[in-house]
This record gives sequence, C-alpha cells and structure tokens, in this order.
Amino acid sequence: MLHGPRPLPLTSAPCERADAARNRRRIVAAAERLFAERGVAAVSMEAIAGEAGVGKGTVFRRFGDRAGLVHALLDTHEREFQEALIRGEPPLGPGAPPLDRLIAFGRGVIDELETHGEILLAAETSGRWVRFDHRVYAFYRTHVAMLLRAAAPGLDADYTAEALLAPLGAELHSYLRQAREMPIEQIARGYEDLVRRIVGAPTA
Amino acid sequence: MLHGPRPLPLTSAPCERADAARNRRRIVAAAERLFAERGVAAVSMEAIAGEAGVGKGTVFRRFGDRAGLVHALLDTHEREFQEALIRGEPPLGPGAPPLDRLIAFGRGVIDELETHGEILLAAETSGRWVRFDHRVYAFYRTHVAMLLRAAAPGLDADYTAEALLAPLGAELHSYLRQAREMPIEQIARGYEDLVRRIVGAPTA
DNA sequence: ACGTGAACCGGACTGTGGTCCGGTTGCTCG
DNA sequence: CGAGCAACCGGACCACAGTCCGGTTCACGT
Repeated sequence: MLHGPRPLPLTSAPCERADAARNRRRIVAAAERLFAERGVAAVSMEAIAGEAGVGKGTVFRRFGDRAGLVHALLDTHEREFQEALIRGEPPLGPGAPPLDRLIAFGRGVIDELETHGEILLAAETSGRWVRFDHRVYAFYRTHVAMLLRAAAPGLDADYTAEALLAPLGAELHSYLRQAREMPIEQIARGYEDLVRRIVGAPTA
Repeated sequence: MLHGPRPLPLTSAPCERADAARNRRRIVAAAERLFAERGVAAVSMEAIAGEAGVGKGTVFRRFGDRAGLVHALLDTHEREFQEALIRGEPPLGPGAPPLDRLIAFGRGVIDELETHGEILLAAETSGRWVRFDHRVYAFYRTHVAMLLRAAAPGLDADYTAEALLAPLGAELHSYLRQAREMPIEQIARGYEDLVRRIVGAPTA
C-alpha cells in the first residue's frame, strides 16, 4: 500500500506522534464537513487535504486510500449499531430468539443504509473486494453466522451468512430505492420473509 | 455520456458506417486478445486503443466507458447461457419444475462466474449501480422472478429475485473463492439449499 | 538543554479513465 | 458524378487516485 511501518491506526494508536494525531483529526473533520456539504461522490481527496490544511500525501498515508478514509468515518457511525448488536436491548441485542435477532439485524442494516447510504456506497466502491475484508463486514458476517447456527442447526452457516449479507449491500439498496423506487417497507418485509423462510419459520 | 446521437449499438446497428463497424470489430478483437494475454485488470483503455490501431476517443465513443466495453465482450459469452435459459433443455430451459430450474440457474451462473470471473468482476466494478441496469442483469432478474412466482405464489417475487441474485455477484464469488478459499461445491450446495428453503421445499 | 534518528510532512509526479473539438470520411441525394 | 453534411476519427486535454522522496519535526535519552 504505502511505505512505512505504521499499521494505519483507525481511531487512536498507542504511540502516535502529536502532529500525526492532530492531522488525522483535521482530515476526518474536513472530510465530514465536505461530504455533508457537497455529497460524498463530489469530493476529491485533494479537496479534503486542502480543507484540512494538509498535503495530499498525508491523507493517503493515514488512510491508505479513498475507501480507507470513508471506512474510518463509517466506523464512528457504525460503532453504535455494533454496540447495540452485542450489548443492546432485545431483539437487536442478546436475549431474544435468534430468528428475531436476525430480523432485527436486517431491519437495522436497512435503516443504516437509508441513513448513511451515500457513505456506505462510497465505502464499497473500490475494486478488488476490499469491502469484504473490512472490520464492519467481518463483524456482521460473524454475527449472522452465529445467529444462523443457533436458529437453524442443519444449515451451512458460513455460506448462508454471506448470502444473507449480500442483499444488504449498499449498491443494491441504492439501486432499489432510487432507480426502482421500491418502498423501504417492501424491502424490509421482503428481507424478513427471506430470513423466516431460510430459518424454516412460518411466514408471519 | 458522450456527444452524438448514436445509441451505442452493442452488436450491430441498423445504419452504421463501414469504418465505424470495422473499428468496433478491431476494438473488440484487441480487447479480447489483451485481456486473455495480460488479465483484464492489467489492461488500460489506451492499450486497447493502441492494439486496435485506433484513437482512445473512438473506443470511448463506441462503448461509453470501460464497463461498457467489458459488457460488450460479456454479451457474446453470455448469450449462449441466456439462450439455454429460454430454449434449452430442462432443467435449465423450460419443461422442468420451477424449483429445479431455479437451482439449475444458480448452478449455471456459478459456473459462469468460475469461467469468466475476471471479466464479470470488471463488468460490475464501475460505481453508481451501472451493473443493475444492464441487459444481462435485467434478464436474470426477470427470469428468476418468473420462476419464483411459479414456485412460491405467496412470495414477493420482485424483491426476492434481487435477493437471490445478490449472492451471485462476481465480487462476492471472487472473494469467497480466492480470499476465503471456499470450495465451489460448498457454494453450489449452499445456494441450492438457499433456494429450496426460500421456495419452501424440503432440503434435498 | 541538546543531539539523534525515526516518523512524519507536503507537493511534485505518474498513470488512467473519460471528454472535447478541429479535421476527415463515407454515405446520400440531386 | 459531385457536392454537402452528418457521423466519425484521433489525439490533446482534464481531473483525480495514488506514489515517492527530500526536507522537517517531534519524542526520547543523556
């Protein structure tokens, strides 16, 4: 990717020089501002660097590439949702039956897509299946696979988790919502039905 | 996209000037050659133009963008498969029960992904859900929706078709096969099971 | 306080996808 | 057969993602 032994700290590194930390904060703030102002797709990396008062090289060393920067922003927003999955109230968090948690998860991601769709779309647009290797996706995969194992023991949870995550991709969602003008409730109901059928529960 | 009233003829236009047709053939041939020789990702549009003995502008006017060119190549390969879906032997073609046809379709696409994976991957890598608007995808969608309506009347076939197509994306396939080293048989079995469960048939 | 070197910085540089427009070519119709 | 014009051609051009490297700055040990 880039030169240098820095392991690309996403939030805060154990030993990060003060100027580096300051610049990272500046870059994140600038990106957030410009994205909100002009739309994610219309902001170039150079513009972010300029807004942050920093050289382009600094942005790329910090975040690797465009997708990396976008993922860093995403992490902040997504962390709350992940927290809710692990420690939140049922049905999203533990305590509810696996089927209910799966459905709540799907609904949660769909809402997330609706809210941060533009950023999520930018995050997965960067060839070479980078997105599948990312923390957020890995977390979702593990979560869904776990719930599937509990809800439908006979199933190949590894593959099915991927298959259940695929329809929740930002690109498809954006397409269904904008180009096909599909109501969000249809998507949510469709996904819920999908999960019910896969797990083997009667359609609501 | 580009200037000019030409409606981007993908194979042969009603009224296309002789030189234009000749150039398109040259470009397609050059692309095919270079893709096979160096790998799709490693060939630039300029290289294709050069190999074809043509200016870069000509390539872009003909095919719109990189994805357009790749799709044009794809169309040739994919047409045979589409033909088999419409008029081929069961279980892929008509005559077999919808469930069997859905399973055969999935297996067919997976094989297609295995064979032309590189090209299919390049075809869907080009932001702004261009891929979902393309002929091949539209055809698959219609096909799957039709089979779903026949196999499971209560279902929201429109949404479910999208959800069943999503796990067959080239990016996911490439990731599962290369990064996760998942055997193709596991994918095929997993998908078959998915379809059975969604349609409501007993697991084989 | 100060020397040292690793980490960091910035902006010039490269390669590529995509656009533009002045000049050219091949159809069509008189 | 010739003229006219729309369609077409090519390569210069632009914007942007991502790289590189010489100069700078911070942290730490003395």
